[in-house]
Amino acid sequence: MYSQNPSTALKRRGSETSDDTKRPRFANPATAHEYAAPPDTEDANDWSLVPKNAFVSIEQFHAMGDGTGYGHGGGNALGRRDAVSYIFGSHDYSGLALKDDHQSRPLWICPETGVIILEAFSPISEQAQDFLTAIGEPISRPTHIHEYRLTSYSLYAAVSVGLETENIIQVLNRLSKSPVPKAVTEMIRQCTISYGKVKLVLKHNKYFVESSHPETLQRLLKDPIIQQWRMLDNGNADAAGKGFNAHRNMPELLKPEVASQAAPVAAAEETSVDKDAKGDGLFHTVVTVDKEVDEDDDDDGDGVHAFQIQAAGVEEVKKRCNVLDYPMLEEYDFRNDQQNPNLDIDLKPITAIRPYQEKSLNKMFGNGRARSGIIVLPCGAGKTLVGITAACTVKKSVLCLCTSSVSVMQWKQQFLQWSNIPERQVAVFTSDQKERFSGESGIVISTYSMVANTRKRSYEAQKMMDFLHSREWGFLLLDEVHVVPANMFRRVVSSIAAHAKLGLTATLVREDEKIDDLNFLIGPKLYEANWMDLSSQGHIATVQCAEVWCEMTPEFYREYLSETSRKKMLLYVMNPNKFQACQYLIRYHEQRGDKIIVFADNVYALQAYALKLKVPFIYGGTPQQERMRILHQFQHNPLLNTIFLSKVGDTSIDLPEATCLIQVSSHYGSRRQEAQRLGRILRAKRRNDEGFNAFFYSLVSKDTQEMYYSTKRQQFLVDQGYAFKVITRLDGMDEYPELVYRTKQAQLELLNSVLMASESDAALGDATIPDDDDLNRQISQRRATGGYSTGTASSMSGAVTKRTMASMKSLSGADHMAYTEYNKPVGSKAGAGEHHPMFKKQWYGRK
DNA sequence: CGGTGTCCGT
DNA sequence: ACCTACGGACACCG
Repeated sequence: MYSQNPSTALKRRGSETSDDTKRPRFANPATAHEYAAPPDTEDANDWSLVPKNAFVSIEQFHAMGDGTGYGHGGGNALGRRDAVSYIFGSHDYSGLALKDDHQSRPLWICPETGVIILEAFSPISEQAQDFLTAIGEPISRPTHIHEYRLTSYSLYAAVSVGLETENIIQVLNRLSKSPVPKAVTEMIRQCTISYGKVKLVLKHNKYFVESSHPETLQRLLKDPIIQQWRMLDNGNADAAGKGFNAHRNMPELLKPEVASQAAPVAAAEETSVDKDAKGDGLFHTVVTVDKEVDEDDDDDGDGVHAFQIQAAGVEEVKKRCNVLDYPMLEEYDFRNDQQNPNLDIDLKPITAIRPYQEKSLNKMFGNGRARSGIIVLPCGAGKTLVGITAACTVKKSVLCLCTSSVSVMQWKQQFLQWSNIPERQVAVFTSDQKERFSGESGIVISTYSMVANTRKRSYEAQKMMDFLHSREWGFLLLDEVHVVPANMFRRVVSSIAAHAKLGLTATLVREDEKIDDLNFLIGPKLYEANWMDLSSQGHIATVQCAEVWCEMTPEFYREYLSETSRKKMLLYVMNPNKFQACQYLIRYHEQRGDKIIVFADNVYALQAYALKLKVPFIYGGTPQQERMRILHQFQHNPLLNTIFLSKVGDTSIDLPEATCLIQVSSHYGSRRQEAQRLGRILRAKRRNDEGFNAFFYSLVSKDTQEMYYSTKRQQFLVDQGYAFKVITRLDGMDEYPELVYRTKQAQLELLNSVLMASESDAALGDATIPDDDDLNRQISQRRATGGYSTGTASSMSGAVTKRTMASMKSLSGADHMAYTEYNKPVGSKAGAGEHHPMFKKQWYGRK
């Protein structure tokens, strides 16, 4: 189960051992002595934790980037906070008994919290990582030290992919430097012993709770909530449940071409583990687990018992079972399902599956059935192909749900591209396209809002919905599964009768608390890729991340301190120094031959930046045709290397490849947005060029709320092992010839227009509402001056209307009247001092 | 048909 | 608790 590519393992080890042997345990030797505070500080946001050499100039930043990846082997990879030290806090564990050979064992287990710490530089860390991701939740995985936590859900997932209680404890014990604490083994026992005993089975459009342990069912039925959903009108539930589990051949997992590399699972993995873990024998117990799973199924021979529950109660019963510590496994024995017609679908022979895709699929189909659950892969790592391969394995009707109609079309296109499914069997169901597949089985691709919609439906839509509800689906494929816990979207899970569910996402995070609901809505997390590993293996690009600190100009900062929070935002986004930094970075990277995407969440700022810097932009109001034109130019025209995007770029738009990304404004502390944006540069084709790096910048106005949000936003990526450099100086910016807002006068005019805009909703609205003409004009202007190719100039130019003039005026801030008015220090209680005491207390103070 | 506006969702 | 930006579904209009 823990196969690794031996060559990559060797390569990595080779690059790290040389300096790792001398490395102090929890700190990078290059930086450890430079910590301004001892590393056991509890406050993770404390800025004193930033190693001093993390403050770099742009030149240093690029010098570091060249040739050395961050993830592995690089010497400067410490992030903003030491990911591990804060966990130990003020505790002292030096009294823990160490095993004699502790140096060769890579794990520490905290006896109080159960947090597991892995030395990622250990020679067996790859296998240990695989084991830990199977049994625990990764908390953070920076370069040298990884952190995991055991939860009931993660242990549930471990059982559902075939691990067993005693194996888990045994392996953990072998890997640990000190004996596994009793509390931890007890937790593992308690959480795993009952798992897998209860199954949820769909048959003839009816749901059964099934178990080979009658006493367990009795116990569940004593629960009032479960009782409430029980259907009493079936006398032969037991018979129905039986027979469904009849066969268990060693599965021929994927199609032959794939299977030749991949399956049979156990065989392939045993050999690679043997190669990999030479002699240390740590993993033999785990490796044999797959065989034991089969024995486990022999329970079925004792007779399966079941009771039926109402379809409407499925979600609640599943949730309740989790609370009662009897989580229900959902498995689909698709090979022996005679009720639902097969779908004739196979991968095309030329379709190649990458090792990690295969690995994730093995978790899903490991015992010959389809387990419901979630697979987490970074953007650009081929999630779609994983979904399609799964569909080709199940070979039953598929319902595939996406967040937008653009991705609906993409999924359809990919199904046709990778598999041999004929087009007439792939039906698209959106507001403007309502198809049905021909034949008795097929694929329907739709959107969440289409299927979750509870309002009045159009006639065609209602007919289609009736069809979707009337039949059993073999496979429910949920793209961007992190949206499913939302109140409306989660309905689809219970309203669609599906045997197996697979959720795909790159970022299994939400800023609310609903993410855990996926455990009973869909199933456990079956697989989560390590971004750093994928990038070191060349599957996704290596990214250098940097946060650029831009001083607020005194004038902007004075207003900032006195304004209400909504206006504050505009002020720190429009900070002239940030403006200049953005301009500088664009030019810097255009000269390097990069393709640059600039994200600005705020539409006013987006337009102001794009118009000032004469770069095309796309936002919600940009018509579809226009979007396509700009994106096409960006992709193919060597003279257009930068575009500005609003939030539209976060989802749904099929962005061309970029190699550099700059954020000027973002949505508060959204980790998902940050990760999704970074994902936009992971596909870069040049990623395999020697020493190639993609770049990801966040421009942050110093001493503002942005600093706080920025730290929050980065958390997901930091947990994935990305290190953020802080850049405080952009060399040579002052000599930059066409720097915008260089004079005080220009800056004050900008300030004035910002204050105007934020003062009147009308002004904001005016700027927000359509400026397509502005855009057209910008593009055609630049074309006319030789900026872009002239191919489609006529089609892109638009008339300059009065309305355009008005909004241009509001953007340019040329209204002198307003300027004198707002420039008075109205209500400014605090000076423009750089570190106002209130401010410091609010954003830097410890709690 | 294609554009526009409303409503509701994330 | 509230805000922004945005997308999708659907009804209506010319």
